Amino acid sequence: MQRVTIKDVARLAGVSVTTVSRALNNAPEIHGETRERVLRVCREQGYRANLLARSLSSSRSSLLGLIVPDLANPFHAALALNLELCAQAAGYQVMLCSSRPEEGQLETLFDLFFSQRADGVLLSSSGDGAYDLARRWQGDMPCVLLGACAPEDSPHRGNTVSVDNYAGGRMAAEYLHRLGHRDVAYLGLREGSATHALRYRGFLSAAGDLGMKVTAIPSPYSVSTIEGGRHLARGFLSAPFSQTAVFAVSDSVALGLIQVADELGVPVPQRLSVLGFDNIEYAALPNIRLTTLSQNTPRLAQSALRLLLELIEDGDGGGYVRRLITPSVIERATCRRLPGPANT
Amino acid sequence: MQRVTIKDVARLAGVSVTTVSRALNNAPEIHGETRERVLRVCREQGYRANLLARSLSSSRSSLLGLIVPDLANPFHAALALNLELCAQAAGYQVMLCSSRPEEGQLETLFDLFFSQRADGVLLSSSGDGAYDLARRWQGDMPCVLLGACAPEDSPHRGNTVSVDNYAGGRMAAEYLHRLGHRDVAYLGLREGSATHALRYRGFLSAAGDLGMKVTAIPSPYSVSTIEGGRHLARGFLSAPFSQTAVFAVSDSVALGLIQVADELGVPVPQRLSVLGFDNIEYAALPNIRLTTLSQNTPRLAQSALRLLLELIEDGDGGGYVRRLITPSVIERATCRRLPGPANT
DNA sequence: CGGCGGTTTGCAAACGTTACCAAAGCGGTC
DNA sequence: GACCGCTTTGGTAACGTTTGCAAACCGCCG
Repeated sequence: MQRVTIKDVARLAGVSVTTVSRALNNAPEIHGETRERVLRVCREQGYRANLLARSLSSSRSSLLGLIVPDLANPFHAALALNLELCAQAAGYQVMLCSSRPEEGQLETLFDLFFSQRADGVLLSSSGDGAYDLARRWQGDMPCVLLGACAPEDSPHRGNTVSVDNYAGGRMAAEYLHRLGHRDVAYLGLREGSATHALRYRGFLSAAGDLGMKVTAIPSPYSVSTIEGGRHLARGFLSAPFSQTAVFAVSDSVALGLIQVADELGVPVPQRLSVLGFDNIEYAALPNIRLTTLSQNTPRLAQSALRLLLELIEDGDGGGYVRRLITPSVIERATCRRLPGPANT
Repeated sequence: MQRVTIKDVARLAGVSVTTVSRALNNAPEIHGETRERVLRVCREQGYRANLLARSLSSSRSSLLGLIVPDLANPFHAALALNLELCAQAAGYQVMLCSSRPEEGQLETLFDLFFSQRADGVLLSSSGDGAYDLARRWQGDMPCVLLGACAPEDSPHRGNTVSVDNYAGGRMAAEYLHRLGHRDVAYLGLREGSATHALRYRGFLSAAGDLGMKVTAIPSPYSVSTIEGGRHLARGFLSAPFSQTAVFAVSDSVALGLIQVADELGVPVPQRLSVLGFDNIEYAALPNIRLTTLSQNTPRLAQSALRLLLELIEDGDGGGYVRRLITPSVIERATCRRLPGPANT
């Protein structure tokens, strides 16, 4: 398994290693003929540059680290895919790892990426812990947080690209109000996550403005799995309730809710309208058709990547950047217009 | 962004770089005290070894390449997750990339992994193209194919771990026969994939032995998305049909079929039993409860990883290894026992 | 005190690139 | 024919590790 190196090529082409290197990186200061000859030898010998050596020498790896909390979650899978596409287009390769629930795994991954001299790291997570981590490593590698929001009372403002959760919350309330709903529930309130806090505050604020009644239902369960949503829904639906609509913090929760509603004989949307958040692929399926707020994954990915590349190439500009992507309501079949006075 | 290197540590600890290296790789030939001192300095200075340099020098990277065709596919996502877990337990890190539909992407990824001097590559794919590729690279990096089967007429036998598709096909036929079905369809026959060919042949063989009538429905669509399954199902269900059961090549196809059946008013399983293959997470959901054959992802992952590590550590033993994992029938709600003579 | 194993250390050469700087080649001008 | 500027090439020192080999140290025996 002896591999052909740049030296072999140089010898066979009758030039110096420097010249080979130049031919490979198509530097301007090389004679056309020489380049051709060198490249031909490369092809003949099946030469592949050793990225390890290249990175070590040039101190840039063209590698980006990407950490997602859970590969099985379709929203994150879609995000990863989009990021991979954008990165590749920009000449970077993505190392994808999932942080999974294990404590300390996030730290391990940062460590790994750093040791590998990744040019930058994208961290997708909704937890606040990610924030501290990103700050700690910020000085060593450019980091962009995806989808996370700074806790408002944090002194730290990290480079962040996320959906505008506050606006999303408001939009949800406004949408339900427009359909005539006046008594609604917010399903899956989470402690310790600024992302969710913002979403909730936006919802509450708009609902208040519009004179709607809001019941918040906190979740002790995971809010990113259908199973968690089912648990939550069982609690909510098994007692009598007055609400005509539910805003769920995620599509997963919404899907769980719909399933339980189905089992308990609560017709959706006739008795209860359901509005989700994320617009995961499964939400569009013909026998689900969940009305939801779309995060617009491609835009999110593109924006995050662009920011990261700026940081890498232009250096840390000192301040921090935060980009918000406005979500949009995707109307499908799980929200119903209530009869009554015309609502614009 | 000046990083602390092994030299800095050596200087600060008053020893040579060799000694630091030994302390870090806890070599046996080092004095306990010295090691402590060195490690303390490392901690104080926040030293992180440069994996690039380490790999370059030691010519092993502890990196494994993993290629999956599609991250959005839950089966592959689950597989990736399991592999990541196993690999990490064995001290390897996984670089996950999706080959996506693009032509040439597979080649690009192999190239990338090679350039990065990955210690080995895991390739998950059901297409035959993967086979040639694995063969071409086999000499340069240990490769294990996951889930793919050699085309039977290929002279090449690559290192492979896959579900026993032939046995799976047989089990499917036997299971349906046991429930009393005698007139069945095989939905989603694929050209150019040995995996699917084997599955089909197994099904056909057992069905033949048991005297069942089989109608094969070839698929011009993708067989790994629900959407593809829907297209296929529409073709099948819109004309009158005599079959009482369908064996779908994948859960995705089965899910698509069930949806269309629902839309067209064909009750499942009363009028039509549906049997899937893969046991993806969504198949278990309470309002789906798809009866299916399980690929047993964790076993698959573990087995593949063990094989790859053997190849890496003990070298290519000359011959090729093929491991088959027997699938198992997961009984849920979409297959019905037909009334009639008792069938064992 | 010389010598002898065994443990612990250090020197220096890899590993395969890139990058800086000097030098060679080559027309053309004065 | 010396000199100049431009293009093209090569030599060599990095980059941050590991590794083989030689040297230093240490306690002990004869």
